[in-house]
Amino acid sequence: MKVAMSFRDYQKEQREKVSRSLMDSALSLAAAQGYASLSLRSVAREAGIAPTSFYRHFRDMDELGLALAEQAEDVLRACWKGFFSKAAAYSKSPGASVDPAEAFARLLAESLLACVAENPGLMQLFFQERTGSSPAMRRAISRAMDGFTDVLSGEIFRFFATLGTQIADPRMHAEIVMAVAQSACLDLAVDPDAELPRAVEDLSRKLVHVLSAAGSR
Amino acid sequence: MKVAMSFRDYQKEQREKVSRSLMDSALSLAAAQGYASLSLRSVAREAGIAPTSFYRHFRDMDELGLALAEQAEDVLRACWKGFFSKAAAYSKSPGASVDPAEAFARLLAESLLACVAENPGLMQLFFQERTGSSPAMRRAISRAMDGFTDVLSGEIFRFFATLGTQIADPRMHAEIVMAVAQSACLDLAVDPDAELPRAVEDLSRKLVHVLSAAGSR
DNA sequence: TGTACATCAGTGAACGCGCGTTCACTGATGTAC
DNA sequence: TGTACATCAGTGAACGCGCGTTCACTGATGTAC
Repeated sequence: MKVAMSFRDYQKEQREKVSRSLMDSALSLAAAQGYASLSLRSVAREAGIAPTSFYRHFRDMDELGLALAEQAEDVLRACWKGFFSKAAAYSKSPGASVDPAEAFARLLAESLLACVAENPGLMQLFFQERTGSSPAMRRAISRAMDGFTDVLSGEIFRFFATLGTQIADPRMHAEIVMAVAQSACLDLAVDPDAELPRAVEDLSRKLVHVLSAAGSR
Repeated sequence: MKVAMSFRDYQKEQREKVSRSLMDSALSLAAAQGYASLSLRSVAREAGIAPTSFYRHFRDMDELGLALAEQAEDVLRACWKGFFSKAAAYSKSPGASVDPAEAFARLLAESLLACVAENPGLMQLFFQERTGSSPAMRRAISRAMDGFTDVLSGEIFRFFATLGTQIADPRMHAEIVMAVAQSACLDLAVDPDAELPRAVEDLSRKLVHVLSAAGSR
């Protein structure tokens, strides 16, 4: 049974809708003309509110940017989580015919690029602005990336250890993987004609290379 | 003996000086606040000329941007050239005690990062705007990067072939190297506290990993 | 030698525009008594 | 039940500012005759 909302709850809900609409508008404008050249007024216009109403939701554009970075982090975290559980499932009962490094690489490429294909604007923002013009945003994204790299290096170590291979420097492997993956993500996000399966295939092969090197030393 | 210049030659020289000063100003402003948020007026101001004089040198900011991309390409080409000749010298008389892949990787890391340390603004612009907001700039930089990747893959093939190792897919190796190198370049260019020797060491190790994998398969 | 004209980088005034921000206000609802 | 006050997202007018661009002009020099 649906309980009638109080006005305050309704108001809160509406507020959230408008906030999200502002974030979506910023995202779609940023995809077209770049994050750095967004203006408060253009975002408000796109979201269908008066410029002055913007301030009811964010102190300024920088705060909105940080909210977007956070959203990107959440999306990526969910993507990682899916990948990790698939990798764990595989390492418990490895397919006989597939090279472990290959399975790991393919799962990673698929998870990550699927996430990019679903949230191109958000992912482009995340990877692009890691070295972009807003210091606050750079810091936030770098911190997030560091976290992901940590987690990934742990996962790499665990995965290959389970399969009997000790990896000497998983952190370095993780960093290489992140660099290659980031490049693939940006290419996919930026190019409107890029094909997902092709991108997955390409990234997959590269990660196999990086990770088999891991196994073979 | 110095021949007295005609006024026209002198005028041409001055013109070039101002053009270069505009490019330098754009670069230093872009380093501080991002390329996308440059304005014609701020660049002219920084260069010490009236806003209207800008038009004597470039049609608009986009044209200036392309000139900067071209300059970056030239600088990088020179850097590549230095690296290639050192690599060729090594492959003719390899040091007995050093792993060839390691020598190759170290030379590459040193050349590239030295170039970044010397031209941080230019290199940041180049790598950052490959996926930035100006389509014209994106195209120009992507084309240049493709060229570098081609040349690098040829070089990788040749280097290891000379030393008796056939590499099946040098293009893929080159792409991985470029991705990892780009990430290192951006980190170095963006972070004012980064230390060059440390960055060289780190990139070097990663490239060794990528390239030994090359040799070992 | 003088005169008229061409070349060309640089300039200051002026234009209309979009920007971020402030302010006092509205109008719907809740709350205290 | 009525009344006075609080809360809060949204608003329109207004501000001063920096922007890109246009225009007609300057002033130093070269060139033709």
